[in-house]
Amino acid sequence: MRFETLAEYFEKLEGTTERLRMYELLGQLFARADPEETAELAYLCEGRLLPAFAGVEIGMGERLVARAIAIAAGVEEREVIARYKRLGDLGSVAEELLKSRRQRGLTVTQAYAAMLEIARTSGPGSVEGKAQKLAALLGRTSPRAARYIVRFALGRMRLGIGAPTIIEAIARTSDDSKRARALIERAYNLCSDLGLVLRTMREQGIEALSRFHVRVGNPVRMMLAERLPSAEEIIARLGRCAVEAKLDGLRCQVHLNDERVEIFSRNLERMTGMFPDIAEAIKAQVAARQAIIEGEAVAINEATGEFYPFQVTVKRKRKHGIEEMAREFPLALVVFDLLYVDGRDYTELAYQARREALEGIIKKAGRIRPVERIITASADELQRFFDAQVERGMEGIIAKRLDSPYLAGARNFNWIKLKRAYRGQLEDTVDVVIVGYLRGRGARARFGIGALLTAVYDRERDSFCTIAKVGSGLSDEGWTRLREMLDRYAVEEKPARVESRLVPDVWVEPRYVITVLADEITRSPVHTCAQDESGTGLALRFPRVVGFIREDKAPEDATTVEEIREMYATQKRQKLSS
DNA sequence: CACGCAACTGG
DNA sequence: CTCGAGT
DNA sequence: ACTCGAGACAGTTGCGTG
Repeated sequence: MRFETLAEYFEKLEGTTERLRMYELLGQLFARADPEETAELAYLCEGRLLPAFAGVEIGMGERLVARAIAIAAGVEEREVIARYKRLGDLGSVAEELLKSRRQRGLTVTQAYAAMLEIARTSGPGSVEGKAQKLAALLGRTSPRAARYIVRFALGRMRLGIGAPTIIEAIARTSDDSKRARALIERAYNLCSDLGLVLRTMREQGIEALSRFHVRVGNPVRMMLAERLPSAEEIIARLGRCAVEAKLDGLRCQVHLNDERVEIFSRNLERMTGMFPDIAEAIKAQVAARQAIIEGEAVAINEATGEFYPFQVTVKRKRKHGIEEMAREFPLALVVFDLLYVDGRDYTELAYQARREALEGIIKKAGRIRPVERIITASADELQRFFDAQVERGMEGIIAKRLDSPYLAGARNFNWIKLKRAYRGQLEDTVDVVIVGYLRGRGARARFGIGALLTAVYDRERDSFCTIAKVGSGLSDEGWTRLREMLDRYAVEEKPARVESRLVPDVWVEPRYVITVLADEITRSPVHTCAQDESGTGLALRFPRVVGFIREDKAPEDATTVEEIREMYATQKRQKLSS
């Protein structure tokens, strides 16, 4: 298939929001492709080169892609950036700048190979090499194809389709689409490789998919939890259920195969090399030849038995200096699920059975330990368990339906989380002053505003220090209205009373106050709120707007740096009181 | 070695 | 995380 | 009510560059 044909389909897909139409288009697309192209096509539609666990990435961001477009179009990089700020999509910028091009001979396979080649470019000079190669590729395509190649390089196809949509589309081309969907979905959830599934189906027929099984070494798509705001609602939904502590660490799926161990992240990236201590503990403590176990890796203070906060744990996600880190911050793996043991698929068993089997194969005393849990039908008891966990510094709890199997790839109410932040929402709302805004990308660029740079008031210096960028919580209408209001106070230069290391696309005179909800306050290298000599300030974690502009508040009525300091201190105390 | 950028995590 | 669109 | 996709955030490490 020519790449141009694929680009035409992408354009049609982009042009509709109707799911049913998308299924039609995708069905046609795959039907027209050569069987050998199926896997490539699937990955391209997903906006990636290979499944996550293959570890192959293009390795280009906005800046580098902008450079490639500049080279291909023979214009200054500044010109590309300026157009990007207006359009919010580098793909459209490339299309615009390459308008006169007529080339269209490239095939899908050639384009795919070229992008794989870019991904494999590494070592000295590779940055320039990637830009040159992408520029060369853009030179061989039509303007329309360039749009999608650019978006692909950035990993944002913006077509409104993902794996589930592709699966549904392919299933619909089958006579028994319900059954086809179940088979495809199951195969995908077990192997996490959409290209492999669709190619197998195309080459060997749909029945071949029933031969897919959980295989040690192949990551299984993880089951995720939904969220509810209270213990009552959880009990109303689940009745008698298991309630597990939720730790603030990194979710791991561990595969043991004799003496070999593989560890995968939540998004199925291979993380084996980062956690040698967990790999060793697995070998020592798991009484099975083969097993797939899930748990949360958390850095632990061995002297006190306390868990460290997320920011300490995440330091273990590294390539170098792992041994030293492992000595300083050893990890515990708090396990909560069992998917496979010695030739037997456990995913179809109920929660209770899996949990018992899990406890059965973990030898006591070591870094691998089953998560703490209770079983209850009482909202009160659930609440008390939650409070106790939060008291101990845990993130909250996760309630699980007792008879639920492990539904790979699903996010539903069989697992429900109740999180710390929901306990004291009001405790952590902050009134911030808007000091600037960013233009936003993609759909947000339509409004010309995608995020706010916000600050709190420093009484001592009578200035505004940045504390967060906020890009969540407003409706489309809210963004539009806000932009109109802010543009009346837009200024060319950073206002004198604003202290900021970040530079927004548009500076705004400090005037409007807006209420923001956040999960917690963290130390920040970029924000100037409560900044010390070393340049470390304070920032809001997971900020989102609640409500709209506080007309009743002047900028000096915003939350003060002093108040933020206090909130940070309180938070610290709460964490320590375990 | 400092810096900018990219890719990943978390929610 | 939040929002919006479709079913 | 549910599913899906897009677009935001802060913070971390690692790479390539100059």
